[in-house]
Amino acid sequence: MSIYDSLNEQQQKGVFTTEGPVLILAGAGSGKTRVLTHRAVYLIEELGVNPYNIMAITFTNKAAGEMKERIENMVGYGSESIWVTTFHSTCVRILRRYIDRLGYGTNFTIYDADDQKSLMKDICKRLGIDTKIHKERMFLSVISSAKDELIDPVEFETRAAGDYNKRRQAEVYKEYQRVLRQNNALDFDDLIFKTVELFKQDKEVLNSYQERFKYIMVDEYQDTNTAQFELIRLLAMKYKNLCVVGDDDQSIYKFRGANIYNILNFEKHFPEATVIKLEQNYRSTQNILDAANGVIANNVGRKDKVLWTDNGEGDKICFEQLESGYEEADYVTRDILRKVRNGGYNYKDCAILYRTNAQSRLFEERFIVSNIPYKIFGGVNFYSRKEIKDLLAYLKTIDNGQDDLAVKRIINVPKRGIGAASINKVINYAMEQDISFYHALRMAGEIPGLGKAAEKIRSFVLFIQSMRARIDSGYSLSRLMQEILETTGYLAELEAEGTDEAEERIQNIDELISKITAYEEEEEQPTLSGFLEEVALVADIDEFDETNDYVALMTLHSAKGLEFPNVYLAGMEDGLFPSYMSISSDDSLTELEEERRLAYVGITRAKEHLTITAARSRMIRGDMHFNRVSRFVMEIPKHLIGGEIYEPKAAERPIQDTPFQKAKKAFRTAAASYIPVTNQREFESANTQKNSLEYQVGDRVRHIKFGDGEVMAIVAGGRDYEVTVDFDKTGTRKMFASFAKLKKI
DNA sequence: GGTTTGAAACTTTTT
DNA sequence: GTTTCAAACC
Repeated sequence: MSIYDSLNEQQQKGVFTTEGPVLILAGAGSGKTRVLTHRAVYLIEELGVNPYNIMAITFTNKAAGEMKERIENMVGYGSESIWVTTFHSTCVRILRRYIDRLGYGTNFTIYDADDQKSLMKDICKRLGIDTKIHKERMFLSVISSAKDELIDPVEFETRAAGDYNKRRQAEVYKEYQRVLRQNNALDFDDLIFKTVELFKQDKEVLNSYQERFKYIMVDEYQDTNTAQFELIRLLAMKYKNLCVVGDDDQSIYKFRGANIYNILNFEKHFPEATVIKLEQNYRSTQNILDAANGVIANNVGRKDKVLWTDNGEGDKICFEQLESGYEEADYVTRDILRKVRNGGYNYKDCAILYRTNAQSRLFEERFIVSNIPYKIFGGVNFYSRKEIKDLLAYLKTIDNGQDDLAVKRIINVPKRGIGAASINKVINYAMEQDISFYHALRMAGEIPGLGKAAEKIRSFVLFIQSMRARIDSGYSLSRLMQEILETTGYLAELEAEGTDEAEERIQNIDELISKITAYEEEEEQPTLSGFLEEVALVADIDEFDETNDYVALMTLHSAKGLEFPNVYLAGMEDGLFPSYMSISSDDSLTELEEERRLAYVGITRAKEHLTITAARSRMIRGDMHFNRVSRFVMEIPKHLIGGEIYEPKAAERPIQDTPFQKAKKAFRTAAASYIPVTNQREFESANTQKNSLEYQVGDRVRHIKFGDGEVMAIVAGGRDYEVTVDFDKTGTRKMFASFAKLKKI
């Protein structure tokens, strides 16, 4: 009995076909990670391949970490030298070693989206481009797609030919790259682009990596873009032992440059390729799979696959159309409470998936009131918070004064009395002398017209220099951070503020310090650059953690690769999902197919139970929208659905109502009670206080989350009371007595 | 140089 | 409904 006996025939074929190119088409939940890990183990244990010669590439750190752990558990000794990482960290590792051959310093910094935006703003200003008409974002996305397609500024200019708009974009692109190089910085796309450039330019480097990575595996292959494909192609060219695993039906990153033809045409690129299909699903029930199959079958030009399972039919899929987004959130909240109380589920078994991050708010509000533990993924990344970025900018400046952006960010944070006027003088001086911003700061004494600001700049420079000296004399990173917080007065300023917001910022800073400490503990040779690098490449979903008991809220995009026993697909409305952008696009056929794949990803996240919800009306950016049920719901075979679809003549209804209908409906919605009692028995079980309240208007009460406050109003509605409380800290809130569990004090 | 206020934009998805 | 940005004011 070997470990490979537990695999099915197709999976075994994927594991044992080690030589030559292999394409594994792996449907959702078909055990592709198992195949990849077993394949690595097979190579090491049965074929005697040195782990050092194996590379596995994934898209997220989380996926990489999991794979690495699973391999380590099976192989034990020696597996740590196997290279399991993301595309981006692979490239950083290579570039840190060799990028000097392209004229960059090996201590380059990595710019995130924020950095890119402020850089672009500078450039537009300098080139006299009105950002009211031509958005920075537009230029950035043009440049990003160019890099994904491996088009450099020169080539871009050639292709622009006589097109005035494109010529301007070419000019911006060129300038953007110039400044990046001057700052010794790379953006995310550069990481891939420059590695490919390095490989093409330097055969010696390419050859050394080809020799090293004799066996290459790529996960989520359907999401690779042209540049990533080229990177892999170059590496695999010599030994051709390339195994890619993916599912064309789960390709959802076209907007980010993913090229679906990388997977659809794999056999054209590698004619000798072995193709293996994994269609047996180990995750979901047959009903869920049939629903997913029914939806995805509407796409054309896909590799034909039909998922099946041994797991049995399972529950029907629930569908509920609610009056509003509020009711939708309420419905889901109650359903979760019910399933946790008597359905044998934990909070962590439940996930709410939605199309846009903005949808999380309503659920969050409901969860706070109902005391349901939850965690929202996506949205504002931890490392994008202001205080964190400020402190990282200090670290970057200490690490590498070449990064003008970081220096400019903190030169007057906290306030040192160095204002915009003085900073502009320094910027001009730096440009004239062709030196970095920080270099110019060091020469502040020689810059004309600075006046008393020069002295302030001097003490800032002295501070940075002294911090550098500390690093050189062996200070730990966490101690350095503490020192920065104290000496600059950053922490003191926040403490003095005393607001809730400041309190939250301080907590985030504490969290940053513990992340620094954790880094120092796990790394053998912790360095400042090393920490900054690790931080630059983390995604929010990497923080996903199965051990805590909370409901997970995330976008459909973030949910890829995850699974939950009980899944809610919320906001299934035409115009929201599929998004209005995709419906009205010039290329709506293609874009709708991508949205449909997203729906397929969402449905297949569910293991046991799937609930689909939609709202008749929804506030979007302050406007009321009336959407019909998502076309994707209509594509699910009717007999699989337990709820009722309330949309008899969907095809006849306009997506947007006329102003008159709109007004009428808005009135009707407003007139309806805020949260109707849909299921009386269930409601009563949630209602712990029945008809009597221990407090009345004017009483002081205590809420478990919001603290103390005064009761302003109590309104009876149905069996419950709607209580308005003016909290000392958070202001006035309305809540239902049965959920809020207010205590009189 | 710093603070306050009001308008305007934003929302599709992110390594 | 929220956040960001600029202009006006102190």
